[in-house]
Amino acid sequence: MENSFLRTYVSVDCVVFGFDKSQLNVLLVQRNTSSSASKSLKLPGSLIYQQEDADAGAHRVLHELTGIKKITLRQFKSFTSPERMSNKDDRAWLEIAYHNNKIDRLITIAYLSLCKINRKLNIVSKYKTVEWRPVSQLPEMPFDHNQIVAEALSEIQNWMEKDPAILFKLLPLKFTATDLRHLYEAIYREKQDIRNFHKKIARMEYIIPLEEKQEKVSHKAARYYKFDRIIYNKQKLGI
Amino acid sequence: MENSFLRTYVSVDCVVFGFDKSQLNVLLVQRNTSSSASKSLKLPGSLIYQQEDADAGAHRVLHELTGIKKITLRQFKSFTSPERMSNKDDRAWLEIAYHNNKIDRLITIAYLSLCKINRKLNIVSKYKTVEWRPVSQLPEMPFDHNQIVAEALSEIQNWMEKDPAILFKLLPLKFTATDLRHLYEAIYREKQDIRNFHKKIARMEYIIPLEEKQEKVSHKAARYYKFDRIIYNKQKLGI
DNA sequence: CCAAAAGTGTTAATAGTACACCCATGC
DNA sequence: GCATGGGTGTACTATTAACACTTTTGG
Repeated sequence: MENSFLRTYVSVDCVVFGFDKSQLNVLLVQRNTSSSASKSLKLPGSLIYQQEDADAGAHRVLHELTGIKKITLRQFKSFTSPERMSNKDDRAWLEIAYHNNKIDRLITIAYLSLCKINRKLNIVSKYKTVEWRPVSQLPEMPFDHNQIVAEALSEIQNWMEKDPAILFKLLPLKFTATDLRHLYEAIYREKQDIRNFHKKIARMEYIIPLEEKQEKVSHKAARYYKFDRIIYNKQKLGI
Repeated sequence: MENSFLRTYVSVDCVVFGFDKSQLNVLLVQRNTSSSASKSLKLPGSLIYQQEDADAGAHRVLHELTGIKKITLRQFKSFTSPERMSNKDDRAWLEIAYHNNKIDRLITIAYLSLCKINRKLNIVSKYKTVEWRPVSQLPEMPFDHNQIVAEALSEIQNWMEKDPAILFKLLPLKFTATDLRHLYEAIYREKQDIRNFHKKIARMEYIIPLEEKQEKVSHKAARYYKFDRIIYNKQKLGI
C-alpha cells in the first residue's frame, strides 16, 4: 500500500431538525470532555461499524437518541477535508471517545433527519445532555459541524421539493395553517403571503381541514388540519 | 480502538456524462486485469490521497483523463455498503492495483461530471483504454458501479434544475434547437413537444440565436444557437 | 417532386403574485 | 371596546400543455 493513499475512519453525523413555533432547531449532544470547556456541544454521530453501511449507522445513532426505529433520514453530503480535524482538542477528544491511540484522518457522511420537537428523547449514556438549539443561535461546534448544519439548512429545501410530506414530521398531528406557514417560512427563509398560502393549502388534497379549532385563545380560534398520508401517496403515484 | 469500528479506505468514482446525437454516454476505463476477463470496464476513480479531500481527488482523476483543470463536478452520494466489495475478483484487482496486502473495506464517494463527447481524452497509463458507452448499453461493471451510474442518471436532473447552464457543457459551442431538445429528452427521459420547446428556448435570454445555419443538409437548414454565460450569470444573480 | 427535418401560433388550464378588510375571542 | 391574530376574494401575470400545417433543402 502506498503511503500516499488514504487510510481513514468513517463516521456519520446527523443533523436532526425540530420545529418550534417559528424556528428550526437542531438536536445537539454534549460530549464528555474532561475540559469543562468550549465546544462541548456537537452533532450526534458515531464511527460506523464494520458490518453496517452509513445508512445503518445513522439509523443506529438516531434510534439511540429518539427511540424511533424507522426514522426518516437522508444522506446529503460527505465531508472529507483533511483540515476538518485540525483542531487539537477535537483530536484529543476523539482518541478518548474511541479508545484509540491515533486517528490519522476522519471523514464523515452527513445525514439530515426530522423529529417532532417535543418528543421525549433518550439521554444516551455517552452524552451528558441532549438539547435543541435554534439554528439562529448555534454554539461553535467541533470539527466542521457548523458547516454541516449550514449545508443541511439548504438541503432541507431540496428534500421538501422532492417530498413535501416531510414537513409533517416536524408538526404535531393537528396543526393550524399558521403553524404550517411558519414552518415554510423557516425552511425557505422568506415570508409567505397569508392569503396565497391558504389557497396553496386548499389545493393540497392531502391536507385535511378538521372541525376542531383552537380553544381558550384570546382571538379568533384557528382551524386545525391534519396530514393524510394515504391521499398523499395516491397522488404521488398518480403523477 | 474497538474492533467493531470501521477502519477503511476511501475512494472517489466519477460518472462522466457525454452526449452524442440522442443519447447520454458514460466514460468508462478499462482496468488492467491479468484475467482477460469480464467486468474489465469500470468508472474512473482513485483512492484519495492523505493530503487531499474528495473534491480534490475527483478533480485529479478527471484532470488526468480529460486534461481539463477546472472541470465542473458535483459530489452526489457516498456508497458504503460492506457488500460492495463482496466480489472476489474485485478484491483481487484492488490488491494488485494498489500494491496492498489487504483492504478490509472500501467506501466510495461518487461524483458526477460532464464532458463534450468528442473531446480528445488522455489514455491514462494505468488504464488500457478509455471509452464512451451509451447508458442504455452499459456492461456489467465491478463493485457497485452500475448502481452508481443509475443514481447519477437521476441526480443529473436535480443538478440541471439548480443550474441549467450545465447542459451546455455537453453540447458543442454552436448547437441547434433539436440538439438541445434531444439532450433534454435524454436527461428527463421523456419527449418534449417541439413547439413548446422552441418557446422555452425563446424565453431563455442566454440562449442566443445566430445567423449561421446548417449547411449541406438535405432538408431545411436548422439555425444555430449559442450559450451566453454573461447573460446567464446576470440573470441568476438578478433573481 | 419527394423525402426529411425545421419552424411556427392559438387556446385553455393552472399556478403564482399582489393586495385590504372583516371576524371571533378573551380580557 | 379593544387588542390579537384568523380568515377570506379578486384581478393580473406567467407557465404549461395540447395540438397540425407550411417551409426549406438535397437528391
